[in-house]
Amino acid sequence: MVSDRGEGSGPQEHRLGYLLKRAQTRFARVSAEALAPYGVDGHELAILAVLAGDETLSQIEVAGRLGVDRTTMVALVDGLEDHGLVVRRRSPRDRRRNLVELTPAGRDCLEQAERARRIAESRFLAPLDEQTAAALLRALRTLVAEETAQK
Amino acid sequence: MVSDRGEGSGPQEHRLGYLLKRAQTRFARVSAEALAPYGVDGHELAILAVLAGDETLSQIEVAGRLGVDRTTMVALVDGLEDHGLVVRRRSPRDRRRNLVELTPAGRDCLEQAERARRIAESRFLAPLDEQTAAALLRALRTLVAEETAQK
DNA sequence: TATTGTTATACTCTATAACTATA
DNA sequence: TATAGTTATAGAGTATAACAATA
Repeated sequence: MVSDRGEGSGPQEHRLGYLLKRAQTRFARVSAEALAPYGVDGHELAILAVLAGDETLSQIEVAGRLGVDRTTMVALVDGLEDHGLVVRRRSPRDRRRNLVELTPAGRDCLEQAERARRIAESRFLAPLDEQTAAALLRALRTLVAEETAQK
Repeated sequence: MVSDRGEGSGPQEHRLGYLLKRAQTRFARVSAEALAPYGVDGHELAILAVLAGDETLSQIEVAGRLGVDRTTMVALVDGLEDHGLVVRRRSPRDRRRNLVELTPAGRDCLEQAERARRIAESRFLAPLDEQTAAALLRALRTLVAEETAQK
């Protein structure tokens, strides 16, 4: 595991892998705490956000937009449906497809949880000044975009 | 999972959690590929690097410096020992402690793998100009330091 | 034949508890 | 009583293959 330590800065802080892992782990915890009151985690919230768009999407379309595969999608939608945040409906035009739609409760949840997420994010980034935070996000976007570009 | 997608940029690229996860996952893959020829992974290489310092360290001391807990440490040292890169030796002064030391092979491996790691890191950061890459590392260091500061 | 949703399985990581030997 | 090392176990997360229904 990557435990917290009482010691000062470790000797690994020049390693990109170490820094990315730590930052990711820590933000995941902060984010989970912020979203817990709303009964969703980051993955589920991202799904709700995608579903809030104009088009009605099938499971595999949602999966595609989030970079999640369809087998993982099943359990995620199961959870959201169990909590009454989305409903599944067979597409009349292609009966292989499950259309996924937000319920009113899902829309409420999305609004509140999104606000919580934004607050958690700014709080996490608070130790950075505004330009630095923006530069961080821009740099990460560039690196992540590079990934898809190479495919 | 977080699969690669053929599509252009997804709708999630404004989310810090998404960006950190992606960046971390992608760098982990790049790093693993770069280190594979040397028979170590990132964790193991970090241990070798720590052991290259002046003091002779026990398992728990190594674990402390890397932010890994002692139960995880056992298997990591097992692996390194199996590959002949380190040796364990009981501390004569406190027979509870296992001192871990680099073998000559371990020192060789460290040198070569460290070089590969540095190259992989610069290659990963290549899409960023130098200042941006430096700013990214600085920002991550700040955020990660914040974590230990709060403990 | 290919695609969508689904299930099952396996494999990696990590977290926790408990045991031993030493102090 | 506490600490270092170890082992075992359980829980996430994820990757893969295979199946049924549909195209």
